Amino acid sequence: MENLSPSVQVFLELAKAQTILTRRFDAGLGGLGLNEFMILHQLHISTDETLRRIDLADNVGLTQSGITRLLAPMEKIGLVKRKACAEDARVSYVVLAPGGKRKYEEAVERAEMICEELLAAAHVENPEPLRQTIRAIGVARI
Amino acid sequence: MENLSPSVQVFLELAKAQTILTRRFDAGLGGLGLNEFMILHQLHISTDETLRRIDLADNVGLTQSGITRLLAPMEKIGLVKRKACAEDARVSYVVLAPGGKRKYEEAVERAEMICEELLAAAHVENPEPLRQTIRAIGVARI
DNA sequence: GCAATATAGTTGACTAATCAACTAATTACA
DNA sequence: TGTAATTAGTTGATTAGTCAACTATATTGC
Repeated sequence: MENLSPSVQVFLELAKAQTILTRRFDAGLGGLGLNEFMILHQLHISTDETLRRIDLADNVGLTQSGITRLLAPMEKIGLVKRKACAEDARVSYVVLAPGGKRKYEEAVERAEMICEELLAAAHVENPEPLRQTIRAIGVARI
Repeated sequence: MENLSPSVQVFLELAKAQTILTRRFDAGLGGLGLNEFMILHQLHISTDETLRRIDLADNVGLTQSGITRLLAPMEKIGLVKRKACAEDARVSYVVLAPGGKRKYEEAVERAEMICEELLAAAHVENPEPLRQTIRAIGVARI
């Protein structure tokens, strides 16, 4: 990759890696897409396993409309439920449903295996510094 | 993100960052998508600015059919051309067209700015170690 | 020299996700 | 208090990209 600054190169590498990883996860998570998994995870770690749609969007990095569209089928097959907000009628909460909890726990096992395997293959012994840097990039909206 | 190993967390952060970055690039590259930019870049750095479709797929991390579909409109608007291969009739080369070269050079400028800005906001002073690690992940197919 | 296998590429059917425009509810402030 | 601005969420139209199945050419091994 000549003629291109390391700054750009790092993002091209990132894009490539992510394209591959998304396919890998989509195929290996037992019928759950990577973004669906992230949604279930965000709900799992939330108090009351409940989140506003906009916070979900924010936490997984998708747009609000992406969230609406992703949640529709998940609601239909019983992974999440919808709950009204008493204080603010604009808000509709997303709640982790029992089916979603089960599916999440299954998927976590598979995800752990996939990730260990990938990091081992890439010879990454300690993922923590990598995580911190990528987190900083994901958080820094411009 | 409790209850989840750092190995999985790093990939979730990666997915989130990439979702955001893709939107940022798609919006800031002057009508060129991030994957289209990557294709032009791969052609730019190749000998004779020519690549087989399958090598392009490999280099940018997409599937062969994804490449076919991405190239179709790029061919139509004159960013790339198609060239037959004399030695192997199965192969059809992709060649960087003059229009693609121009567009690429424009896009590089914008990409440099976006990337510098993002890395600065994330307080990444030296992207090289990050690049190496991510490259390793992108290369390590399993 | 020819059947079996592998490789390059395309296509049909589908899913995921975007943007822009919209509704409806809430908040801010003159 | 009433109007303007903001916020939460959805929808129509569109694009990007997947997988599985297919065609056509090339390679391998008996």
